[in-house]
Amino acid sequence: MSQPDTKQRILDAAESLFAREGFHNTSLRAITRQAEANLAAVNYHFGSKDALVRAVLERRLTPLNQARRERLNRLRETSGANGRRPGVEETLRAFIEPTLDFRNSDPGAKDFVSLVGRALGEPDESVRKIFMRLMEPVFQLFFETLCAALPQHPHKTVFWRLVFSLGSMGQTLCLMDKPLPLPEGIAPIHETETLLALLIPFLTAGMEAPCG
Amino acid sequence: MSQPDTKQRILDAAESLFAREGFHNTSLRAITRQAEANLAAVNYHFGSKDALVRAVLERRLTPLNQARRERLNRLRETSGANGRRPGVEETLRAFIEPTLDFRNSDPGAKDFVSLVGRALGEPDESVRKIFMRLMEPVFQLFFETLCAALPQHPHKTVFWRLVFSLGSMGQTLCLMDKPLPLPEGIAPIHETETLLALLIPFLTAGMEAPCG
DNA sequence: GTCTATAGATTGATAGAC
DNA sequence: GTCTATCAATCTATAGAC
Repeated sequence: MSQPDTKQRILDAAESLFAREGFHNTSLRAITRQAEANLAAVNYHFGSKDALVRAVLERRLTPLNQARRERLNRLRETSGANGRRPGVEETLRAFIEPTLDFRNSDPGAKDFVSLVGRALGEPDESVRKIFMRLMEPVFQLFFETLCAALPQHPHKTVFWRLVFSLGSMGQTLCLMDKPLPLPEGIAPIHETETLLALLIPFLTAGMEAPCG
Repeated sequence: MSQPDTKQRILDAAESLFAREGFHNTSLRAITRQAEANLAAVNYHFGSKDALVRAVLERRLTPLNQARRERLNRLRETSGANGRRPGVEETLRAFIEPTLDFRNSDPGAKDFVSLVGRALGEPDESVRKIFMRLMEPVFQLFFETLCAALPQHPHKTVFWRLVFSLGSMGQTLCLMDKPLPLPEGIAPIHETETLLALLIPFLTAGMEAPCG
């Protein structure tokens, strides 16, 4: 490495551009320009654009999902030991709050958060598959914990409400930094903490709603 | 018109391809191939690709939002006349159910529904602006009706819960036709009616949740 | 209105010098 | 590891014949 870590600079640049412009609308030239690296460096370090997308997602999602799994497992253990059930709100927090810790620990992670918001609805199948494969284990654990927290709800109901919740989170996180047509008297929110503080009661009530 | 309406065939093809592949990942060549029209026909009939995107969105969104506005206005009038407030659930229904009537009346509208799901988080600013401009009046009316239905909630809370709700709807509608990693024992849902029947109690409870 | 042909720009990827 | 130079494919858009 003659330069201070070209590979990292490319990952950072790709992350911020993918978040702002989308995967397909970001060219390798735009990435290497922002990273102050040579165009050929992407293919040297990653092999292809698809592999770069995968690397960008994996770099952050692997440790983030590890933190989520640990919190969910800890919650399940302490709940089981006490003979009580995990609560819906603490389960949601176990999934959502690691996003904040992680975001506050690394300045670049902010871009990543809005990037992930879009990955769920991503039209490109290969990108969505990379994302799904990385999310599946924690998603499964999240689902099981919610089922335990809501023993009176059919699993089918819990599952779809979980999908609705992920949809809310995703769109919200990816909408945060975009201009919204705010009604008069409504101030924009830029801090993820504030927004998630509003989101959690909303999702908790939705998850706990009686089944029709 | 020598052919049975080339312009319509292009709109239909663009709609279905935009929905499946995204705006940027769909080329004019792919559209004209599926529409069995000539490549140059797009620029002849619409002027540019951006104008085609606009036309695809406007064709369906204008009558759909008109139907939503009528239902919301009718709800507000009858509520006001009776001296009672509109309910949260009937307000949500007034926004969501026109999507179904509209979807059932036209086979192609199915594609459109998943297309709209993605438009909210669309990275391309010009596309998102076209969408926002078309949605703003009905969004404003929806917001006001929800504020009337929830007089004890701060407008700020209602606003963000509305954004969360739109996020849920959007992601759900655009995820419907995609393969999901379903846990064991969970069957996929392909009918929009069934999914929205699950969505409405979830959103109603979330909107009505007490403020923390 | 529909077609062919093509301009003009941009894309991801690679070969080969250093 | 980094660079220049370039290939081959793709894209949107347009000019001009019919």
